[in-house]
Amino acid sequence: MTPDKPERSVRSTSPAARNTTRLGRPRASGAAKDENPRQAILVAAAELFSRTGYAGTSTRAIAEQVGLRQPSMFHYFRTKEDLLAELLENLITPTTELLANLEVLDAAPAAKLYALAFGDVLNMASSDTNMTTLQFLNNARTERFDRFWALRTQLFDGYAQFISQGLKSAAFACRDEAIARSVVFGIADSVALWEDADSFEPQEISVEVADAVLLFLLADKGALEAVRTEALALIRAARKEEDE
Amino acid sequence: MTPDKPERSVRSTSPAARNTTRLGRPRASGAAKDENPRQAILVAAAELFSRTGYAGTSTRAIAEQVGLRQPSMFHYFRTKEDLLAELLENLITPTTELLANLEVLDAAPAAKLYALAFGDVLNMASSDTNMTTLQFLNNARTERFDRFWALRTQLFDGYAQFISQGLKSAAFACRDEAIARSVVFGIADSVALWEDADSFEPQEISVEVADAVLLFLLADKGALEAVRTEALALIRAARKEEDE
DNA sequence: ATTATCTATAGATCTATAGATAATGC
DNA sequence: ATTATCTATAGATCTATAGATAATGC
Repeated sequence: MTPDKPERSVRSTSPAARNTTRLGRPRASGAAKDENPRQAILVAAAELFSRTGYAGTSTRAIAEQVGLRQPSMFHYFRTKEDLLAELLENLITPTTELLANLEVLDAAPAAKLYALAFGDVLNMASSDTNMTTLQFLNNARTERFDRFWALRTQLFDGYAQFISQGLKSAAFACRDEAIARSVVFGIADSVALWEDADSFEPQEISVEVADAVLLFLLADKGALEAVRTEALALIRAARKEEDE
Repeated sequence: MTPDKPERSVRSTSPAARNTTRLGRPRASGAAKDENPRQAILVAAAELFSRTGYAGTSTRAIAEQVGLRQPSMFHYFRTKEDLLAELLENLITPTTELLANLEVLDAAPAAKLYALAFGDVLNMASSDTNMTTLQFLNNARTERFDRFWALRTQLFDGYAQFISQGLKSAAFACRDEAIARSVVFGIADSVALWEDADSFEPQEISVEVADAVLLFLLADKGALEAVRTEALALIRAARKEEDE
């Protein structure tokens, strides 16, 4: 079985087999690649990593999914590890930006926490790959991942800060703050474990999960609706902040 | 660098190098193995899989962790895939057994749901490895995993059943039952995403997470304490059921 | 000169099988 | 005869580099 070669007319072994329509550039005709091979590689890698795992995905599989030969991938990424690191950073960045915008807004901690959880979940649920669980691999512990882990810590600290403020103002109540932090962070990320996330609207999922976070913490559970309304307004405000 | 050979005196290349103290059996002196190599292999594999991923863990790494040479592992497991399948089944089985016991007990659905979530979390939090996220790999989609997936479906259906009963009796309230099911299942499994689970007592984690599940669903949030008390009694009853 | 691709390949794995060896239990 | 281990190895990968080739842009 001969491999499915992208055409590269000049080097073709049989000159008779040459394609008469000479292409301007020796570019493979991969479906997903189009104008930006680098981006296409990221997309393909995200999908393959999340389905088959990091070590279980070969650079060959990634390259060929975008219509390139295996070594050509290394023109865009120095190593396979670089690919994973960049994907993890891309996944978390929108949420850390949301956090930064929320921090400077003037609002109740409960609303800020709701907004953060909502945005976090929305970001994950809107992606059609599921990279979240890959961050726990030992593969993601080398120096190349320092930047990612710094972002991740920032995010955790953001959750912790809003929780702490809510406890101080007595809007929240819990038995043990340290555990509550992990419960909240865990619930927010739990969409990563859904097998049927595509069956629902990302917006709907985000509301439900953010509701769950707040119901866990609110001293007065009846305040949920008001908090949610305030939070969704905050999200819009944070988006505006971003545009400037 | 010569490999760290377990002694196997007779086949030793240099007879002069022979150990004078002949061992009764040609058994390697691996630390973890002791009396039950099969069990030791399972433990080692669970730890390595959860740290480095399935494809990222070699059969050599597993075998040598228990003091065996790589091919000796295949005396106990026909394939590497068999190892993963058995680990996943072992992880989920105690929880499906709890479910079966809860189903026949006479109690409020809220208490049964609490008990199920509590036991589920306790089971995961008590294990010192984290296999939960591995089930989502494509590796775990072959026929060998049918039994595991049947158990997993059983468990999801158990959660669904208790939720449905609670809604019928108006103990629970939610906007959309299908989403609520996934939220609940996700929260229960979310301990798999904790990076600092060892910092807390498994019992404490389980209470907090089961609380979060019930706070999400209860129509009257004030009923939580009573539900928790009833649930912990149920767990004891279910354990008794099991002993018979 | 730079960018994007390819073929070829070095060198390092990795899983599983074959077949030898030794101890144990009948 | 069965069980548990080993060494050796086949055959299939896998990542990354080297070096050729062609188009583009100065």
